[in-house]
Amino acid sequence: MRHILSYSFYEQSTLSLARNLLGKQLVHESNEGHTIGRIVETEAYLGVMDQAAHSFNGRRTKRTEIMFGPPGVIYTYVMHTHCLFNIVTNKIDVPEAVLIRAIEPIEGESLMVKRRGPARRGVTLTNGPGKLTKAMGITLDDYGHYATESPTYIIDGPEPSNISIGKRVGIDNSGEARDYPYRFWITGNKYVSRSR
DNA sequence: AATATGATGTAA
DNA sequence: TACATCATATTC
Repeated sequence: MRHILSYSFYEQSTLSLARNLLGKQLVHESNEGHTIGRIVETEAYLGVMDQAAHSFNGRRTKRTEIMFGPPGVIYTYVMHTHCLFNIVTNKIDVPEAVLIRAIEPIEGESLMVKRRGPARRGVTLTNGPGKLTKAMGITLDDYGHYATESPTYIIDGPEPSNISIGKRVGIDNSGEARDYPYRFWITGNKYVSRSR
């Protein structure tokens, strides 16, 4: 219980890690208090081969260079004014990552409501990649930190009963990659984000 | 220095 | 279905 996943957990292939992250719990500590959310939806981004990935074709910029670094490091970036949370995977020089798309609140739900605003109780509190970062208090400040230590880390959790697999969301401009089945979610979980 | 563009959220 | 809104990346 509350066992922090070790560095070696992140050294597996990106597709299996995306699958194995389901059911694990994301923890964030801040001076406002701590929040915990169960990961219920993820997407894999396979670097060089994947047109939808920021690192497609080896593209390396100040933002994406972190994907080329060691696994287990947090990659946050801003999209349409929302912060999105990823974890670098595989090994050094393989620029792949897993996007966390949805969580189910486990602890600190009142703090999540406070951060999201009073009108956001219920599933809409954390059922999307931009929503969960706001609820958890995750920002660009987390960029480059290891997910194996405070203030933002991932702990073990109960195995999910059933897993579903499908196409990723919001990448219609990514050619062939649009239809790759790289999205994973816990079957039937009500916090899974809607498809676009 | 200027502009184009989203791995989205929300309201209508 | 439309649009708000901003950090990055790319272009000028």
